Amino acid sequence: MASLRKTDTRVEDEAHVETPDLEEFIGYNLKRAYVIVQADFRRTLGEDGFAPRVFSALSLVVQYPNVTQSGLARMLGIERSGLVAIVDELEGRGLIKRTNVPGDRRVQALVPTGKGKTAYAEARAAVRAHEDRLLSNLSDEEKATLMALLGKIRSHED
Amino acid sequence: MASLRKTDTRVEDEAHVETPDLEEFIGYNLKRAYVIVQADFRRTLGEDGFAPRVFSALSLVVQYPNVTQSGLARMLGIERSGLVAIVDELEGRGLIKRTNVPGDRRVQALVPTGKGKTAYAEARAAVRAHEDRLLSNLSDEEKATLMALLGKIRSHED
DNA sequence: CGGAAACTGTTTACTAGATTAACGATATGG
DNA sequence: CCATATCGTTAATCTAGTAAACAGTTTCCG
Repeated sequence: MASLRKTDTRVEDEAHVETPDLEEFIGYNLKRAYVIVQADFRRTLGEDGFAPRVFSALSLVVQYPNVTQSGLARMLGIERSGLVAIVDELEGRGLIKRTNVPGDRRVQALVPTGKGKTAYAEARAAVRAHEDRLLSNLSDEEKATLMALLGKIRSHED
Repeated sequence: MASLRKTDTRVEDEAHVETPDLEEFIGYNLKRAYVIVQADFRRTLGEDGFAPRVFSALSLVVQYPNVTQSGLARMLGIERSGLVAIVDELEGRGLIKRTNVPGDRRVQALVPTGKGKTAYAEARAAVRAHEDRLLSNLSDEEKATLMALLGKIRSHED
């Protein structure tokens, strides 16, 4: 450790050395980018708009009506215990409802209400506007490339 | 709103319609990708390894010795109140120390200890190994492209 | 059959990360 | 000099998420 020290003490006060390591890590850049997008999402959808995860849940219920809570949790990559509050909120707002399934008395199938479908269509438009505006400095091709690369990372899901 | 309805009711029970909307949103993909990378980071660095944000803070202190707590918070994009716990942890582990600055008695300049520099070098190697392994299905060029695209999103910082 | 194992939705307790507001100490700029 | 701003810190609060346990139900299979 404290071997022949040469003139290394000099280095200690050089303000900063070479390129910042941190910026070279994908994880760090991913997080910083995500924080920006997420903040803009919330800002755009406003005070009592959907939180990102609630929007995601509603989206999946609209697209996969009769999805099970467990199934939905699996799709979202969260625990089913964590989904309860989200479903509660959506049902409380009258946008989806829990319905029991004839064959299996354990499960609650989730179905969007008419109001829910309408609300989703509006929210989806708002989210698209938010992304279009925020990412206007990316070309369509760049967006597609980004999606593809994120997809490669997501291939590690499960 | 409830104008001439045509045969639209038919559509309601089609199991699922077209491609899932959710997957088309950059924000959603960004989040899912980030969760994967973050989880692998923690798994790789182990039980009492650094949390991502602690690693980030240590990285910046090593690279910008004598950085101020406010300055560090600004670089990390978090509130300075939130940084206190991080700095406490790093100081508690003996990896950095708070030093007072001659000119200004308000500020605490952060300086890495020898132990801190060593620990950082090791952690950095571990993080690089984690990213190399997790992202081994991306070519170097793809990684560079991804960084550039994330950088475009990050251009909205501040 | 019948019992063990597995699954479903839920509650409760907990953790991590982060923000806001306030504070005392200190600096700085009219 | 005094008003204003800045620094690190604490305390209260919020959100997102996990883990463990549970009662009810279903499935598996010997």
